[in-house]
Amino acid sequence: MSDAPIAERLLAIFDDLPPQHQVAARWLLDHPHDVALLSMREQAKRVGVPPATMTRLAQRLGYDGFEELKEMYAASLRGHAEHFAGRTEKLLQRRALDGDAALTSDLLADLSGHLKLLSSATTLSAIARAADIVVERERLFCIGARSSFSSAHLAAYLLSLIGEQTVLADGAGSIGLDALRDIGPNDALLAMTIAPYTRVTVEAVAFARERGASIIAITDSNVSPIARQAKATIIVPTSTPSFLQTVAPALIVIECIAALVAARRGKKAVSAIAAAEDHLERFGSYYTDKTNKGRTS
Amino acid sequence: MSDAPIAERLLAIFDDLPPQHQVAARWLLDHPHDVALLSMREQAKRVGVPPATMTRLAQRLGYDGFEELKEMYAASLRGHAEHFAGRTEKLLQRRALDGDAALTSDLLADLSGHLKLLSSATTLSAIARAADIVVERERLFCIGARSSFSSAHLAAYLLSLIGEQTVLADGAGSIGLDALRDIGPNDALLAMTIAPYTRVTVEAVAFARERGASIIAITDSNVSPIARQAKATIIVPTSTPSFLQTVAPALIVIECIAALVAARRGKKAVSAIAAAEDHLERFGSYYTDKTNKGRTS
DNA sequence: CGTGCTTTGCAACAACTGTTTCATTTATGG
DNA sequence: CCATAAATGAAACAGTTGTTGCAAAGCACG
Repeated sequence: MSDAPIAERLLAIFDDLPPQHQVAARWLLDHPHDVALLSMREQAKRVGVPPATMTRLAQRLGYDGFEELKEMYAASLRGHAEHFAGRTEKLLQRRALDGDAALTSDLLADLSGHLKLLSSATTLSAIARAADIVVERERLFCIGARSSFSSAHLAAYLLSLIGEQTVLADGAGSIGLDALRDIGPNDALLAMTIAPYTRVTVEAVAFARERGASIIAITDSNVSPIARQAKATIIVPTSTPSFLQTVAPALIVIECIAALVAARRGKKAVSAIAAAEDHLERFGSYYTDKTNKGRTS
Repeated sequence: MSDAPIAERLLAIFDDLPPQHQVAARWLLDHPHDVALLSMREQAKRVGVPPATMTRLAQRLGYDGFEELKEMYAASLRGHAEHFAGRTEKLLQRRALDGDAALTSDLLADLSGHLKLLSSATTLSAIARAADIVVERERLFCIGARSSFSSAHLAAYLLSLIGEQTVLADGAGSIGLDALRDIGPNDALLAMTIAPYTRVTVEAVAFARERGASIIAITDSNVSPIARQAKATIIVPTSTPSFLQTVAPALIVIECIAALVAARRGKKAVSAIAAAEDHLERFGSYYTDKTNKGRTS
């Protein structure tokens, strides 16, 4: 790629660049495909710097202006495109890859299929129903064990970030399900488990149901022990070409629910996030150098 | 490629096109790479037709104007081919859905694009390198905070499941980074953080590096504070149509690494899992009824 | 605490973008 | 051969492009 040298040079001098130029440089590094395809102003807008900064960065790199730099990226894109001219080549290429890359891209292909499943009408509406429940109820308890714990944790984190009252029921310190002690009809329980189903999760669901709480179940089958207990059941695929199962679809469902809840809360969610970030900043949780102020993309 | 359908259609109606339009169409067919990279006027000049002809040809193809056609070619250049392939369909479909389902399927579409990015050659090889490191080193420490914690947790869980020596460095009980106290050259640290970067994670990486440990970084940019510290750096996309970021790609990378490590360990990994499951069964961790014996998918 | 230098954002710039209108030419069918 | 429609090219259009001049702010150094 002919933009590779540019990227390298950019990386080399990156630390010596003034802050705004670093922000711009970061865009070039992170979105090489877009440089030639978007107008400079458009890119400037996306990064959050004035157009002039783009031109200046290009000039600093020794080019006449941003247009010349764009030309370079265009050339590299052309080369790249020719290289990838045919899809068939790519497939052949894959077979030729060593086992590692083959396994990995098989796994990714599988997941891509799973994503399609998630966008089926039944799943979409189940997700929407789950979001409804979260919005309606006062508190949300989240539970998930073993591989499902990561999803449960993310659910608790994201939803509390956008201002929901959430409680993560993990077993830290062996307190087990004590967190659920005062769960009631005004609360909801988001439970996630896939085969082989974890006992505590199943029991937590049963318990929460007795108490009149609304259940949101994320699981792998309609006959999963928690599926029929729930007010909203979301079935996620878990198969992979490896003998390990995947929880990625489940995690994605969590993110979808969070996005929906955020959308419904609207400004309230935005200000909750802002407050959370202020809080974190005050305690110096974030790493800062003059470089990375904003979020790219 | 998303310009393929255009090319096909162009070819089909070519003979019925008026002479000047044929000339223009020939350009599109012969120089698909340039369509998105050159201005329409420039292309018109090269072909020898007035600019208007270009616009008119595009309109004849059903597009609003040449700009829209350019957009299609741009998408195909980016490699997001699939993503834009059924863009119009998707847009129509989306309009028909209520707001909830629309947002959700947008999110899923975005993720689908991210998956493609993950299967790029550079990412694949970075993942393979990461797996190498895990296999080579004696112990693997995992760290990730906030939204990245779920990925770190899953990494620690999966890899210990298949028999790797793993330590999850979370801050439970405020012990902070004590877990890293005795990290050394024979160990590896898998660290994950996305903007805004969490201070402890960045510091943990710096510390581990001083101690001579190998770093595997999963982050969102080449200029992330941990990217250049690492022996293997995997860049994951995090953007979504919502204002929340996604960690799904990162989680998927984790699963890929785990799958690769499992593959390399071979039988050893399988027996490790079997042992772990026996262990769990003995302690009654799993829920059982006559219904659910095996794993559904 | 200034001094000189760099960095930054704004506003104005001319050049160029893609589109459209309209008069003219060319082809087509009765 | 004319009448009608289609195709064409020139010119004008508003909008956007990338660039630059300038003033204000920020910074390091003495």
